[in-house]
Amino acid sequence: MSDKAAKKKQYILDTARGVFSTKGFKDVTMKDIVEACDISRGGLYIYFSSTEDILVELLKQEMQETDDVFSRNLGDEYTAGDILAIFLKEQKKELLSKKNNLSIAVYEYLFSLHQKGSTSTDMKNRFKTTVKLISKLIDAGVENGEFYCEDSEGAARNIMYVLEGLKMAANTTGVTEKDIDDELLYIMGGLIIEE
Amino acid sequence: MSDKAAKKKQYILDTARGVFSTKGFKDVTMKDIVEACDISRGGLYIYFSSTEDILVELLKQEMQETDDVFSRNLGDEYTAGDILAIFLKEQKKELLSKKNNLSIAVYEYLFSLHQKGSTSTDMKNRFKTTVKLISKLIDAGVENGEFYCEDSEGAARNIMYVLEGLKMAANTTGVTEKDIDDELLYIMGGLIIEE
Amino acid sequence: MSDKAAKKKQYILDTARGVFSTKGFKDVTMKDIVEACDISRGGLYIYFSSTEDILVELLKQEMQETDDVFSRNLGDEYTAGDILAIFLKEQKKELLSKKNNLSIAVYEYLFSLHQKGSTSTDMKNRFKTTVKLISKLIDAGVENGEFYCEDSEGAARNIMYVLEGLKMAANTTGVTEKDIDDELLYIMGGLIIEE
Amino acid sequence: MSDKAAKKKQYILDTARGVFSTKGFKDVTMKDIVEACDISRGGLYIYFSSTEDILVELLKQEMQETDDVFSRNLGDEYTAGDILAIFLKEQKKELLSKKNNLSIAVYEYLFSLHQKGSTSTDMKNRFKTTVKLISKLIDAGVENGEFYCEDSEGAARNIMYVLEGLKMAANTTGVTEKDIDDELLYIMGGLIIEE
DNA sequence: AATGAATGAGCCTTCATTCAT
DNA sequence: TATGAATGAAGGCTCATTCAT
Repeated sequence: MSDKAAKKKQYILDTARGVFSTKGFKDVTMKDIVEACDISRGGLYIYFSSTEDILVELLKQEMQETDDVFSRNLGDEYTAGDILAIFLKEQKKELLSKKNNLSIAVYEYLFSLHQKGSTSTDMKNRFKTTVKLISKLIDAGVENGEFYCEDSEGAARNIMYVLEGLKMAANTTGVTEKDIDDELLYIMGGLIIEE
Repeated sequence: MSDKAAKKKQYILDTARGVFSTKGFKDVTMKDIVEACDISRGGLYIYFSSTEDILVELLKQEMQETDDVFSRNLGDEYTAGDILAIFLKEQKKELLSKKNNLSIAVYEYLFSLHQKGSTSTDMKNRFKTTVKLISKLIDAGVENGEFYCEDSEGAARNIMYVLEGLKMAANTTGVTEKDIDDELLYIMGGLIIEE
Repeated sequence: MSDKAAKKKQYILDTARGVFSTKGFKDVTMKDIVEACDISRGGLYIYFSSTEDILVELLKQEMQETDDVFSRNLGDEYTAGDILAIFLKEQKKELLSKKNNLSIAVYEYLFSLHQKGSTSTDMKNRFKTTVKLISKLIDAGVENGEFYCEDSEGAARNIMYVLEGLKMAANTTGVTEKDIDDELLYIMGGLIIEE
Repeated sequence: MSDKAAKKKQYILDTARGVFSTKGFKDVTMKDIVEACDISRGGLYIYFSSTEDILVELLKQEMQETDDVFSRNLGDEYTAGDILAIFLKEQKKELLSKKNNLSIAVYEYLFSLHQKGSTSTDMKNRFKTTVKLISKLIDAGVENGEFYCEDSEGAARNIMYVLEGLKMAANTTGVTEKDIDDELLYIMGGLIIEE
């Protein structure tokens, strides 16, 4: 039965993703989930006790998947530049995706945490970790002559902030593919050696 | 009488700012405003018909004020570098301010607009306008030898995205003064001539 | 000034008639009247203290006018048959009129009186009076050989009930001009001598 | 469970009938129903989403019942005259009943439909159908020598309008049993052969 | 007389959450 | 486990009515 239960839980999560993607976080009610999943009100409470509960679980899975993607590409076959390019391409894809995009829900959720005073250490660490990762990539790139950079950590942080900025724009005023390309080119331009 | 009414309207706006600053946008109810203002339910509806109505009015004022600040400093006494510095300082202040900070409310509001499909042309224009302004500042700086820059518009856009990214971080994971300073220094570093 | 006041009162009544005609009685609020008249809330209360107040006043005027129409035609120049025909024509016109038709409002008002237990003696008398009037007309018609009728009061009452029935139909399911004509012909057919 | 739900729904309908009977349609609020049924606000909304919803359901049942009564008496044992008499007796009973009488509510509801422009085809058809039915009864009566009538459809329509007129009177100025008897006798007098 | 801001009551509707089955 | 009826709190909105000006 626990197997069946796990499947149902996953089914709820998958369905809920669509709801969060459409309505963000704060507008989503347990009723929304119940209706989307076509299960009973009581049935949902067996697995999750609130929309926050559901979103958090969803994010855990999401992060795991992202990490997987990253590590999958960390082999010897790719140069630092390649990996950075893959990473940015991935980000671009996410920026342009409309469906199943949790970003607004995540922001709304993080806002609510921030307002309650509970800093999401998870997210903070995630940011730092990614900065480190990129910074190391840049270092590697400098080593093998792909890049020129005197402050790899600064550059990495800059990339992350720009990506955040783009994400916000994508979810508020909207961005075109060209907007993203221009900006990414601008950042990379600072790294690549021009003679 | 219209004078009195205008004062009351402003009083409501000022009070509502505090509420939005504390609770964001989506969590704010008309009841919240009513209680914060200590007026009757019906009384509030005389002036505003929804929380959106209030926030939008508030933003109009906000923008006006920001514009004023900008234009006030556009004299001959300041160099391009000075003005850019003032601008960034202002941004930094806002990033660090906790009280009466509408940024989360604004984001939540823009999210909701974006989800409804109504792109906020106002905000879009605002972004573009500010990019133009900064870009011109940079051009001026290049002219007078303060800056070195080959793509002033790209640089301006970059500054804006970074500021957006910082704002997001400030409202989710939180940023320290050092975080901001580091980042702003990094950006400016790309402009300032180093020999 | 009392002259001016009377004019304003009449203005309100005339405007309110349109409102009652459109919305009936129960749905009409003081606010509706205020807005239709484009006067202040307080201003309205100087003249009328409730929508019932307004409607009752309106009905008084209405009845007066109807009576006037009736008596105007009661001369020697018309035969009983003529007058009855004029009366029915008037009724028909009212049945078909869409604008400024108070009938629904009146019904709703009478319903509310009836539910409160206060029988509208006015209306009751009006019904009786009209029955008498028609009955006398029929008698006169019998006398001068226009009509044949053994129970003039019964016939008069029958006419009135049928008219009521038509009015109801007109305000619920709707009636066509033919519907009315057919029915009136049917009634009159019972009076007119056929050989 | 659905059985239990059906019972509750019927309980609400039965209770609501009393409320509509007392207050008509427009004055009835969901709160009234909730209190009469002694259930929670939310509980009512499970079964009905508006007072209109409830009244319509109630009318459906009402019509069904009326139809049943009619068809139950359509056997060979009764003559056309008998059936017409039964029908009129039933109408008389309804005209005199004070309790559980939905007529005012129905009128108010039909008014509101009419004002909204949505002609109630149901009611229109009902009227026509009943006219047809009565007309056929009269035809049968003529055939077997009970009645004398040259325009059975006209007579039937006349009966219906008179009944409508009586119903209106009953709900506004009020009618006595004698009023009804007199009028019904008058109508039937036109049909019955007098020698 | 007239205005219109202000109040507060009243109704509507939606949900989170519980609980008997 | 799963269902879905039931509750009650919460917030939205509209008006009748009053009152200072």
